[in-house]
Amino acid sequence: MNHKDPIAILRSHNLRVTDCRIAVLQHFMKTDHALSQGDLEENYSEFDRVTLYRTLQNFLEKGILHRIPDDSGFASYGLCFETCTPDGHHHDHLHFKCSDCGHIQCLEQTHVPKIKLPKQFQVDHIDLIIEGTCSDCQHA
Amino acid sequence: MNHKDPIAILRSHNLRVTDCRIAVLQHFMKTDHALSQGDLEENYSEFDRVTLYRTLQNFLEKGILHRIPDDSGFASYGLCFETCTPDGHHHDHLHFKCSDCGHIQCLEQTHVPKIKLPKQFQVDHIDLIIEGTCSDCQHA
DNA sequence: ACTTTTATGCAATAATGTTGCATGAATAAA
DNA sequence: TTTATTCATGCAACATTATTGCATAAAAGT
Ligand SMILES: [Mn+2]
Ligand SMILES: [Mn+2]
Ligand SMILES: [Zn+2]
Ligand SMILES: [Zn+2]
Repeated sequence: MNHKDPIAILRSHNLRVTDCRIAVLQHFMKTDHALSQGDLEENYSEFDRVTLYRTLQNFLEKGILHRIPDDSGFASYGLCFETCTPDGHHHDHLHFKCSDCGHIQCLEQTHVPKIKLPKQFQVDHIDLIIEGTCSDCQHA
Repeated sequence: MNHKDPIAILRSHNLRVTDCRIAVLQHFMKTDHALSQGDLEENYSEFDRVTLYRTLQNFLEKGILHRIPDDSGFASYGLCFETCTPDGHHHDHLHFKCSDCGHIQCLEQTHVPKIKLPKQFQVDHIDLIIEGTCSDCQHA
């Protein structure tokens, strides 16, 4: 997804092309960490809070964004990869959260281990969050 | 922690013994899945919601409970194990979330794999959430 | 250009999280 | 056992975030 044009992405996900959607999508594409609704509100005061909210909801439904689990109570979002469709999200990828700056990033490349669970559990997918210090924060 | 008496647990964590704290702690001990503030409010209308809120905060600080990451935006809590102290939480354990009933449970016994990350990342701890269907929900 | 469908902004409401403060309860001291 | 001190509680108030309805504006289809 990251290599494509925002307009093409919106079209291919059956979403109308609007200023707000283009802006939000571009912002995600040029940012290397997960974004929250608050982040968007700060950067795009020209759009209503509710519009940004609904943009995030739409992107979730269409499989453009995924929600990233977090224990802060603050929802944040990252771009989905090609495997996601409106029918559902299909991720098994890592997230790294820096406990210093709070930034969360998706790590696509790293191998996600298989987990053996007692057989009464039916496993669908795995979310793995690694907490630590990012390179930017290590010498600060 | 699970085998002990609530009053003893409170005392050993330097918390005064009060009705609310006993009730909340007992509720966690007899429940096999994570609880949210809302769960407590439903079950204990005799206590103010602020008191329940502060009880959760106190338990977090003292290392009796830990917050469980989730992408629902709903904070939930589980009992900590012996490794947690007021100085910090020390978990590397799995959580299982049933996408049907929504219940989250801590899995203490299962092995958490080591993850290899690019060296610019400094790893502190790992949170692993497995989503799927629990045994209760598999034949319903 | 016209029609249909959908997105937007604004207002309003709901839900949740958080703090201050007076009172009451729990522990420590006497 | 009484008294003093420390802390928990309830209530009110406020802050923040999430969510919905509806009239208008904009996008896509014809
Ligand atoms: Mn991700
Ligand atoms: Mn847990
Ligand atoms: Zn950082
Ligand atoms: Zn279930």
